[in-house]
Amino acid sequence: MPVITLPDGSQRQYEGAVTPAAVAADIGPGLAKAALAARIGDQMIDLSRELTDDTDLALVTSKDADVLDLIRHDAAHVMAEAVLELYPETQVTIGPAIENGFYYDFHRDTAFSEEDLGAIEQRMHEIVDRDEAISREVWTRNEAVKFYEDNNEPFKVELVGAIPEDETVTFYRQGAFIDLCRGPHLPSTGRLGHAFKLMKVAGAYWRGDSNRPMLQRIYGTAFLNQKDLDAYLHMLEEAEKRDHRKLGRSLDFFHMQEEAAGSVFWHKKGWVLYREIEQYMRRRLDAAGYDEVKTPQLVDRSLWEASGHWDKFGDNMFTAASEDDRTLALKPMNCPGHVQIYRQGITSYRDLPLRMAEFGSCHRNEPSGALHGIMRVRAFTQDDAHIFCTEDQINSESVAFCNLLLDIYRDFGFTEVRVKFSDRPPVRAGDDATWDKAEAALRDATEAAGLDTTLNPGEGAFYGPKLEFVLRDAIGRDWQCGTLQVDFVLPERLDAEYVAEDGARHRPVMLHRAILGSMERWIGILIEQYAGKMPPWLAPVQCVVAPITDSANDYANEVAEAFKAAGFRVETDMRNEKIGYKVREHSVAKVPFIIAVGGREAENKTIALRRLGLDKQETLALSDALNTLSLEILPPDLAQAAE
RNA sequence: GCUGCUGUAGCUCAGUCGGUAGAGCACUCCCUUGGUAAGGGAGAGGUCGAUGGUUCAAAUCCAUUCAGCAGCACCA
Repeated sequence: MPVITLPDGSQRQYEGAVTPAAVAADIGPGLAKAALAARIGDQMIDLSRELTDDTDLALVTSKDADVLDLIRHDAAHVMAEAVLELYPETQVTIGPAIENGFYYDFHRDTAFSEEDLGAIEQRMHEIVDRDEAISREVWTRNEAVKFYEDNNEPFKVELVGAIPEDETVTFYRQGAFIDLCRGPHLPSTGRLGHAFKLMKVAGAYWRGDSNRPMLQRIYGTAFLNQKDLDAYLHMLEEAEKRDHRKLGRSLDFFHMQEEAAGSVFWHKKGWVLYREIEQYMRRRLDAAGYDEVKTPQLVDRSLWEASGHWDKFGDNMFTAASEDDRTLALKPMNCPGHVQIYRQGITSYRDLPLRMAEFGSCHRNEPSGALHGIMRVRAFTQDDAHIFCTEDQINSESVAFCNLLLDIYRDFGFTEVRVKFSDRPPVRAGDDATWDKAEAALRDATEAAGLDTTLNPGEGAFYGPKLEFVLRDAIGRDWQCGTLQVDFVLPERLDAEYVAEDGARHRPVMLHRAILGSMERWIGILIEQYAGKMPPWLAPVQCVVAPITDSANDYANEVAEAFKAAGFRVETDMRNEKIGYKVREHSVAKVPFIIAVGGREAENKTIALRRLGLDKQETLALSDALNTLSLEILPPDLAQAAE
C-alpha cells in the first residue's frame, strides 16, 4: 500500500505497486501526457518503474532543467539503433548525453563518412515516427556477459565487468535494439521528437585511453523543440564568425605558416594590440608591487633536472646542443629562472613578499594535434609571476591576487568569473598542517574576492593546492585563463631560502600565478569576445581620416596630425574612391572612429564622425572631437586614474 | 601523437570521365571628384602543399610526407 507524496505535499495511496505514469494519469490527463520521467530525490527514474514503498515522488516534464539530458540520452540510443539498422556489422559501445548534445562511440572497420550521417539522421527520424516503446529490463551479470560474449562484443563485456557490484545491471529495449544502460529513458522513441541533428564524426579512444583502440564517435545535439535547436545552431554560426583564426587574418593581425607550425607571425596591427595589452599589464603589475625581470631562453638541462621538469616534461621540451657538448633546453616555463634570481645574494624576511614578474617567452613542443590557431601554440608568452613569501603571507597575497585578477578581467570586459579549487591529492609533498594552511588561505581569498568556487577534489598539484580562474565570454563560452598555485616543493628543490627574524634560514613558499595565461591565447580570446571589434583603447587603428574629395586632402592631413598629436593611432585614406567605399572598408576593418572631411568641414574646422556600428554621423568641431575621443581611447586603468 | 577529412591565384572557392586551370573579392593602370557599407573599364597574377610512382598524358589515380580542420589523448 505505497503512499506517494508529491512535491506540493499532497499524498496518494495505492493498492499495491504503482508506476509514476499511473500517478501522473491519476492527477490528470494533461500531466499524463506531459510527464517524461519521474524523480525520487536526486535520482531520475522511468515512468514505468514500479513503486512498492512509500515514496516522495516528483514528475518530470519538459519544464525540468534536467530533461535535456534525458532527451539527449534517448537520442543517443535512437542513433545507435539507426546505425545498427543501416550498418549491422557495427558494435555499439558507450553513448552518453553531454553538454550541448550527445554522442555514441562505435566500433566498425570502415569509417563513417559525412554522407553516412545524413542517412543515419534520416533513419533516426523514422525510428521516432515508429514510436517504439522503451522498456527497462533487469538482468543478472552473467546473463549480460554471456549475451555480449555470444554476440562477440568485447567492449560491452568489459562495460558489464566495470559495473560496481552493488549496482543493478539493467538493459533498455526499443524495437529490435537493446542496450546495456543505467537509464532512465523516455517511455517511447516518439517522445524524443524531431529537434535533433547529427553534427560530426571523429575518432575517440576506447575509455579515453590513448593506449587502447580508437573508436568512431558520432556527435549530435538534441533539444526539446525546433526553436531551441535553431537557436543553438545559430549560436554555433556566430561562434564561427568570431573565430580568431579567420578574424586574425582578415583584420591583418597575424598569420601562421607551415614552416613555423605553432608560432605566430605578428603583423603590425596585431603587434600594436599585443603591446597595448603588455603595457597595460605592466602598469597594473607595477602598481601592485611586482618587480619585472627577464630570464634566459636557453638553459642547461641540469637546471631542469634539478627542478624536476626534465623528468616529467622532458619529451615536450625543445633542446639544442652547444659546442661543448652541453644540452640546453628552451625554457618551457619561468619558475626555475626566477628562483635563480631570488637566490642571488641573501634574502631577508624583510624582503618578503617578493613578487617577481616576467612576460616570459616559453617554448613547449606541444603534440601536433593540440595546436589551435594562436590559442594553443608552441611559442608563447606567459604573464607569469612568482611570489616568494612566508606561509603567513599566503593569505594576504592570495586575496590581493584575486582582487587584481578580477579587476583586470573587468577592464577587458569579462565580468563572469568562476574558480575551480583543487585541493590536496592523495600523493603529495608537505605535511598536513601546511596543506591546511594553504588550502584555507586560497579558500579565504576567493571568498574575500566574492568569487564562486567549484571544488575539484584531489586535483591539486603534488606541490600544493591551486585555483584556476574560468571566465565566460560574450557568447557563453568558458575559458580557463588565470591560475594561482601554492608551491612548497620548488623552493626546496632549487634551494631558495630567507633569513628570518630568529636569524635562521627558512624556505619561502612560492606562489605561481598568471592572470591572462598566455598573451597569444588571451588575444585570441579577446578577438572572439569582441568579434574583432576591439574597444577603442585596444584597436590597432583607432581613427581613420578620409577626405571626401581630393580637394579636402590637405585638411584631412591636418586633422590626422591633430589626432596623432593627441595620442591617437590614426591613418588617412587618400585613395581615389568614393566616401561610401572608404566607410565600408574601414567599417569592415573595425576601426572605431571613421572621420570624413569635405569642403564644409575644411571651411568650418569641423569633422564628420561616424562611430563603428552606428549608421548616423555627427559633425563636431575638431577641438571638441579631440577632447571627447581622447577620453574614449584611454586604457581603463588610466581612465580611472583621470577621474 | 591517434582517427577521419582537407590542401588549386593574396583571400574565398569552382574545376565533369585523367587531355598541362577558372570565378568573385583584393592588387596595378585608366576614366570618374563622388557626402557615409562596394562607381565603371582594362590588366597582371598559379611548378594545383612537397616528393616519388602509374600513364602517351596527372590538379585529377596510387604511395610517402608536411601542414591545416574536427574530435580524442595531452596541456608544467
